[in-house]
Amino acid sequence: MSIQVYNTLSRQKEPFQPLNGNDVNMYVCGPTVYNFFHIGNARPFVVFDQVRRYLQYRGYNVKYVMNFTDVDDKIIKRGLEEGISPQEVADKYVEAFFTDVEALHVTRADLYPRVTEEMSEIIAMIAELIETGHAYESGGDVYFSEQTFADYGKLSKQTMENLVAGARVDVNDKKKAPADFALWKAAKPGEIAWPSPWGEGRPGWHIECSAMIRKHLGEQIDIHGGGVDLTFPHHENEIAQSESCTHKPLAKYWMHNEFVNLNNEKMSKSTGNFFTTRELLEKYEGGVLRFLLLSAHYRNPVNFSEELVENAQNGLDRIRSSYANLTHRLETAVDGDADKVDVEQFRGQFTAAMDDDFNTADGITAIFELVSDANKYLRQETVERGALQAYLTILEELMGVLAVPLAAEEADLDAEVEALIAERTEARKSKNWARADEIRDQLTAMGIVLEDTPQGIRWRRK
RNA sequence: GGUGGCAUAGCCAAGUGGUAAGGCAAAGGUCUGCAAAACCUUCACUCCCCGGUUCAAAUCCGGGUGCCACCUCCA
Repeated sequence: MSIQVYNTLSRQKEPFQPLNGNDVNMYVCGPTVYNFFHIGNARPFVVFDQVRRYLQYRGYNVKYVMNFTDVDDKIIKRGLEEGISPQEVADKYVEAFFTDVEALHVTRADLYPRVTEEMSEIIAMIAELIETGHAYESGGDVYFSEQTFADYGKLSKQTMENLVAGARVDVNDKKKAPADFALWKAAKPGEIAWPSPWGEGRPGWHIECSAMIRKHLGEQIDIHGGGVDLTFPHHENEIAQSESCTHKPLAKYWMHNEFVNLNNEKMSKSTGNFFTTRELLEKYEGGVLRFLLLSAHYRNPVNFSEELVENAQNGLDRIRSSYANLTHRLETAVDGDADKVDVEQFRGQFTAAMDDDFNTADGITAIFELVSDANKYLRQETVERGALQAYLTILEELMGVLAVPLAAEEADLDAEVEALIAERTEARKSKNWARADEIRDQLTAMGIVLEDTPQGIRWRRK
């Protein structure tokens, strides 16, 4: 059974079959770098990182490209507010992006092309669209003529009549038809601009992705990802631009993640209804946030709350605690083989879940069941090294696929803590329970949790 | 108005025809000097409502209701 992928284009799950053997080309719409991103913005970064990782785990060679939109109205505005250039704004938030995304254990894409570095390709593509009659110049702007692309609406299932009936299409007398969209925008006085055959200006929002994909991944790619809100108009327009040039389907599989909501409404910077990833990272570990995002299927909304994070934290602690217990028991385990435990079933369960449109929620269930099994094994007085090792290996493997660390980041025990633990051990030997409890309380206050096990004392940070 | 999505226990969340996974929380028990961790037990005769199809439906069909999103920048 192959991997099944839900394709927005067909609105159903399809068997995953890359265009070229084992090679997978993947493009995901990246951020406009004018601000710190919020936890909702983070979802596609994590989700598609996960898709990439899983495909790699299943043996595919994945080339992953994500763009940075580093010039647009919001960046220009931000630059004016802060008294710095648009490029400085972009550089600042690109750096912030990498910092935050790394904390969520997202590995870098193979390439992060930026609009300002792809200008000649963008201009060439616009010129091509004009030559082939799909676009026209109008007062320094260039527009794509929607009616020249017969398949327009195939991704979002929108018809032009419906869009016009919605009466929310941009009114602009430079356009010939309401649904036409900008490929190139003439510069306003003093604005950052690039020279072009149509005068000074900058690209429209949609063309960058078409041009970048073509340049870095080719005329056809396997997976194109992004948030649901990009389905229309952004991805629809990308299709129109690219396919008008190449006459080939731009992407085989279109994948869209649902939102992270707050108070049941979409996180939105304009209404203040959001938490930045950065501020959450001050309170919570990145691994916990990642685990939380992976706890739901990517096509279902997540309603963010503190309670949800605690829930994720507690669940993850269960897995980590089991891992720590397995490791701890290694020291006193006897020699023995791994055949006593059947660990394969969990790999199978995990893989089956993930094969089904990257169902991380069910994948996590497989891990919980593995943990449960391991904990039962751990109940025995005598455990065998091989069995422990088998559990540890599979746990590391599966959590490794999800890229959620099995240990919280911990500093080394300092001398003071070590001395206290030693003193408590002595107190316990002499049955001085009062002193022992006193020390434990003291350590608890320092954020250290002690566990007395038959195999010795274990500690961890709360 | 058009287009999509969602509605499963206190919370989170799978399951899309075969008689409700898993996690968190809670309660009781075992273990422990006491704890912690772990284990055992309990925790949805029922899946928004009303019809229908079927031997069989949370799952399919029809009709409602509620919530969310997109159609404007947006992950």
